[in-house]
Amino acid sequence: MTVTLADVAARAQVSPATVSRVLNGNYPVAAATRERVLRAVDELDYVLNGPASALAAATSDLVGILVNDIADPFFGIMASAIQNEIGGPGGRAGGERLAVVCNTGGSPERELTYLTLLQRQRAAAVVLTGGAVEDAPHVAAVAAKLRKLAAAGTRVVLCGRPPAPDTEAVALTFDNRGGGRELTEHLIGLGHRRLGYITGPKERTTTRHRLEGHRAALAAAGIEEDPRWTVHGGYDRGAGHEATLELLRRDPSLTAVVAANDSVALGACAALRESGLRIPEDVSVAGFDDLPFSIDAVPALTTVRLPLAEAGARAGRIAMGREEAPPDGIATITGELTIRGSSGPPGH
Amino acid sequence: MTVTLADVAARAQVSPATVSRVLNGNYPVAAATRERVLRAVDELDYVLNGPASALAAATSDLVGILVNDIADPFFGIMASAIQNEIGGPGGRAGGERLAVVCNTGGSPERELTYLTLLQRQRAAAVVLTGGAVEDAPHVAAVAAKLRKLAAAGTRVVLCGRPPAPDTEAVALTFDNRGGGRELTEHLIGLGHRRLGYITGPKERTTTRHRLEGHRAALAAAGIEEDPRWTVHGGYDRGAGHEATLELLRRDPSLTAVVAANDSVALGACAALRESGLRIPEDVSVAGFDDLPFSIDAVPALTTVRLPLAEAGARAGRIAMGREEAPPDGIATITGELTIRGSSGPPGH
DNA sequence: CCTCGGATAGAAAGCGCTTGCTAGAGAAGG
DNA sequence: CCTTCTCTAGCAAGCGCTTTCTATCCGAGG
Repeated sequence: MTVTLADVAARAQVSPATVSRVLNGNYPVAAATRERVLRAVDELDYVLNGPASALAAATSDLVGILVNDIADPFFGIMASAIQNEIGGPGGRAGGERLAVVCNTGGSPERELTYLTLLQRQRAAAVVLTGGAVEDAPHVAAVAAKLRKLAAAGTRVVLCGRPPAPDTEAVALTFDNRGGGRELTEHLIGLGHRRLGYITGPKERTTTRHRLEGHRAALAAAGIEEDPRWTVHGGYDRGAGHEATLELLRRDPSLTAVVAANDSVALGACAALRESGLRIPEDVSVAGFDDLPFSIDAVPALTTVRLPLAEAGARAGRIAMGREEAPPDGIATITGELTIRGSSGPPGH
Repeated sequence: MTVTLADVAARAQVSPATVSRVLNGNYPVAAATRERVLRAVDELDYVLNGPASALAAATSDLVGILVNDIADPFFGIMASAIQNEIGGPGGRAGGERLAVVCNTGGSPERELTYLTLLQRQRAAAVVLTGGAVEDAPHVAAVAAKLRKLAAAGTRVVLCGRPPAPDTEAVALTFDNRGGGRELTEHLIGLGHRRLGYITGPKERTTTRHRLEGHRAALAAAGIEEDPRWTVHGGYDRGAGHEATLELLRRDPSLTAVVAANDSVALGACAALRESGLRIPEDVSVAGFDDLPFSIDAVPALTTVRLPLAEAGARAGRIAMGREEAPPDGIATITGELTIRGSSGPPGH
């Protein structure tokens, strides 16, 4: 039926051990023998049995990448960069590793299940991207899993996610708080005093940090925040659209809307326009992330640029052991305030 | 070190065979015994060894999803839908399958390598998404691989990709030609006679089909196409931006620009605006796919809506054998012309 | 009371590959 | 010319799980 190592060995007139060694290239094999084996492999069209190999060697070449939403370019861009460094086919690295992107949909259960699945596959490494859910039991459960994975020799890297305490996981964290603060400071600097804020999904670290940054900026400027100015939403444009309508209903005198991310900001722009408001003359809008489409919005979006691809690449290299982990296993990556047309002085 | 089936068996005072049966649930086990085993599993925190299981059972629960560009929502949306049906954690289906998204970057070699990797892992199913490269040797190589995969029991489904001849692969194809034609007919109907076209990457089926549809519409309307009106590009906004500038340079009298997809269209809009042209008063723009951000463009993009999520879901179900394949293994999925603000009558 | 059949559980033979150890063959050294 | 290495290649023992075949235990039927 299927061709096995033994078949190749028979054809090349060598032992299975030799074939294995030729294929793995980690043991001296005479050139002539190697040649013969390779020819046999080719002639028989042999394909290694991954599971058998993984079982015998007690390692696999699977690398897991967990993302919250695969349809969101925020994750797509990171995943792409990670995968590139992981050394999948054509990637920068040599080995042929299978990078598997797992879509958790932001659900804690799915996240946990995927981690178990990866543990089951004896994954070589796991990269968790994006914000984490803050529910205490879940945080503990994830930490426990990560510890187990690490114990089994799986390298764990967090990319754009806060550190996991009591864990060997390396963390590359985005400075969401700082970015949020800068953004709002910029708006305040333009003269805004009444700013609406649309958050991401509740219970997410990213959501909380960006909001905290926003509030820190307000506090620093001595602006007292009105509770009506904050609306909880999600990370998609629809959420931004609805939330903006709600904000306008609550306080039509707002002169700026800060969104949890660019997609939300886009939805906000749409809602504002539908309401007959001009951007930025009547209301300024700001996003976060600087995804590719943000520059094409009209007006172009003021936002905080996050080096998604760079962070992903670095995470990938660390996961493969090709780059040293940052001191203490934690590195903070800062965003860059990017001012464009969607923000301007209020009320003119 | 790691807990094995045997450990669990010892703890539960049964044979390894019984534990395996409890875990797989495909053989009668007395309730009391099952109970005992489950408790042992829990107490020892046992995690099945995937490779060992796959080796012994000669099957795995891996499902591969090949995409051309994971950072592009076009693929993200499909992948997400597929994964949901595949029955990954939390998905609709029961089993816990590991859906792995592989990013080929549009490269034929990577595509082939990933297929080999999946074959190596004895994947349960493989879904290939998006347009294919048309290079003859590569098409043959892929077909050969797909045949081999099918022979090994792997179900193969193509989603948004033309059928692979001489293959058992089920194909859900998008009617790119028809969509392209409708779109251009719409523009011609508005009165446009000089239409620029920005293609996707060369040698891709999607690129060719959309362009063919466009030309068919021109021909049907008796419009003779000027070679200068076609610029070859890519699928990202940058390509659209550049290509549009080039189109304007070649023939400033164009009254409409048809783009290979929405991202390209967005880039085109930006370029037009920079050139001081209004949309749609001076130049109409049309995209393709109707990605989420297209409705938020200003003006909102006229495009062809492709039911990405639906198609993905269906592909996923077929891959899992939960839905019957279409007759002859081929189904054509049509897009829906979606007219919005970016297209209007020329020259007013 | 004995036999037979249905339900459960166990024994054991692999699944295809890796790798520690051993063996043979020349090359080099004494 | 024999011993001692250095190279290569083979042997064989698993890796941890699944599954066929067999054994055992009971209650039912004769």
